[in-house]
Parts: sequence; C-alpha cells; structure tokens
Amino acid sequence: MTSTDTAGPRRTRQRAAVSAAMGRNGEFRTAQEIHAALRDSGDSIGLATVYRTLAQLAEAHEIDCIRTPDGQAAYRRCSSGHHHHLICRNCGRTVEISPPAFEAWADQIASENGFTQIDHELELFGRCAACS
Amino acid sequence: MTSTDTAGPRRTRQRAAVSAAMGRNGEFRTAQEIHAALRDSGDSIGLATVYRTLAQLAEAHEIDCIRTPDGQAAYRRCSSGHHHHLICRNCGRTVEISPPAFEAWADQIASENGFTQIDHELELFGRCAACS
DNA sequence: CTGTATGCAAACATTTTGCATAAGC
DNA sequence: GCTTATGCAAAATGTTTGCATACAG
Repeated sequence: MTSTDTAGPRRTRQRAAVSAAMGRNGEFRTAQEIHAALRDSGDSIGLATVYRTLAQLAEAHEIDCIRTPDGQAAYRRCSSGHHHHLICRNCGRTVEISPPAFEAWADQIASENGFTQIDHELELFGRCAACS
Repeated sequence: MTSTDTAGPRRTRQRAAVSAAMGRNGEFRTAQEIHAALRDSGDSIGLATVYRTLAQLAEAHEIDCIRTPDGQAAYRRCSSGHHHHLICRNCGRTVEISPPAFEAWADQIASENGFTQIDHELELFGRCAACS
C-alpha cells in the first residue's frame, strides 16, 4: 500500500461486464450462464475471471449466492428489496414473490425461541405451468 | 418383471446401514459424512453405493435433499414431520421448527403462479438467547 | 440360478489455483 | 513502474457411471 488504503478493486472491463450482466433484474444466474452470455455478447472473458469476480462481489455483499438443486452456484443482485423466488425445476423460469406474512411469522418463531437478528433463506422450487 | 412388479429394492447390508445412519434425528448429513461415519463404524461400504442409495432413498421420498452453501448435497430423513431449522449464527445451536401455516402458504403462492410439485428450502439464522 | 446391488476406478462437471502476461493506477 | 487482474490450463472437489463380481430372492 502506497499511502491511504482506499484501494478498492481495480476498474476493469471484465469486472464491469460481470456486474452489468448481473444488473438486469433479480434473476438467478449461474457462473457458467454468465460466462456464456458475456461470450455471446462479444465480451471476451475467462471463466476463471467470472468465478473470481462473482466471489468478490458476493464477499462485498453486492450480490447474493444460493445453490441450485443441481449443485451449481447461482447469483443474483441483492440490492434493497428483500424478496424470494419461485423457481421452475425444469425450465428455470423464475417468479419473484414477496411474502406478506412470512417475514412476520419468521420473526415471531424467532422470538418465541429467544432468537434475535433473524435472517432467513427461502426458495421455492416447483414445475411451472408451461412445463407441466 | 416376472409376475407382479412388487419387486422393491433388495434388502442388503449396505442399504440398511445407510438407512440406519440417516435414522438418528433430522439433522442434515452429506454423502461423504455418511460414508465416513459408516466406515468408522466398521461397516465397509463403497462411496458410490452411498451415493446411489441416497439417491434412491430420495427418489422414494424417504429422505430429503438440500445443498449446503458449500455445494455438497446434504440429506435428512423426511419421515413424517417436515420441519425446518432455526440456527444460531454464533454458537450453532439449532432449534427445529414446525411451520403451522407455512406449508399451506407456500402451496398457495405456488398455485397462484401455476406452479406444481413444490419443494421448498427454508432456514432461519439468528442469534440465540445465550449469545445475545 | 437369475438378476440386481456392490465396489472399484475411470469419467464427469463444476469450481479453484498457479503462473506468465496484460493492464490499471 | 509497481501491483493487481486476467487468461489459460492443470488441479482439486464432489458426484456419476461402466463393468466385473458377489449376493439377494
């Protein structure tokens, strides 16, 4: 470090591309999907760089990471709104759901057990109408 | 098939061992953990057999399968009660919770969106009374 | 005895890492 | 110019599969 450690990550074309690819909406996308999408868009980028960048973004809490039933890591932007997803096991179609009573229920269960600072992880997997 | 297809899986020592290893409580265990545990218990069993047996038990809905944040598959017995966990972020203490209305809510959300065959993943993380 | 389950090892898929090169600051 | 990020390919990890053998029915 030269002077102040206000270093921060370097601004590279690849990092911007990955961040932009995540930027669209709150859909989940696997590292491989992002890599393929960027390659298709003409952005040449290495697979390892995608993984590294996603890991860094996740560490910085800029994006969220879950696991698909398949075992792959999937990422989404976790900007502000806290919502969950209903994911089609077959085609991957995703619907955002905003639980009306769920958050309250979680808090209640928690305080009944003396827990505080509750965070929760909830995903629904199923088969969408088009795939039935 | 010879006559009636009441075949069912064969009763082998290994299958019994895996099923027994899952039998304790409703905790999640990875395939590798189960394999190691069985080996330690003196039960000689192949890793592939553990994976195959777990996959079959899951297919038969005898056990449930989720993914750890680590990316490994974890299984638990889903005999009757479908419950979730409230986990202390600090000390790891775990409380089993049985959602009264949650399952119904999940099903409703799903059918509102045309989804069927719903499976869900829900974990609550917080800080328990002893750690506050 | 017939056929399924097992065990081993090789195949596979996904993610991580080492190292030389290119690029940011 | 010094240092970090990238790219490639090899390694590591977790899981699946092919095939010969052992065992359940």
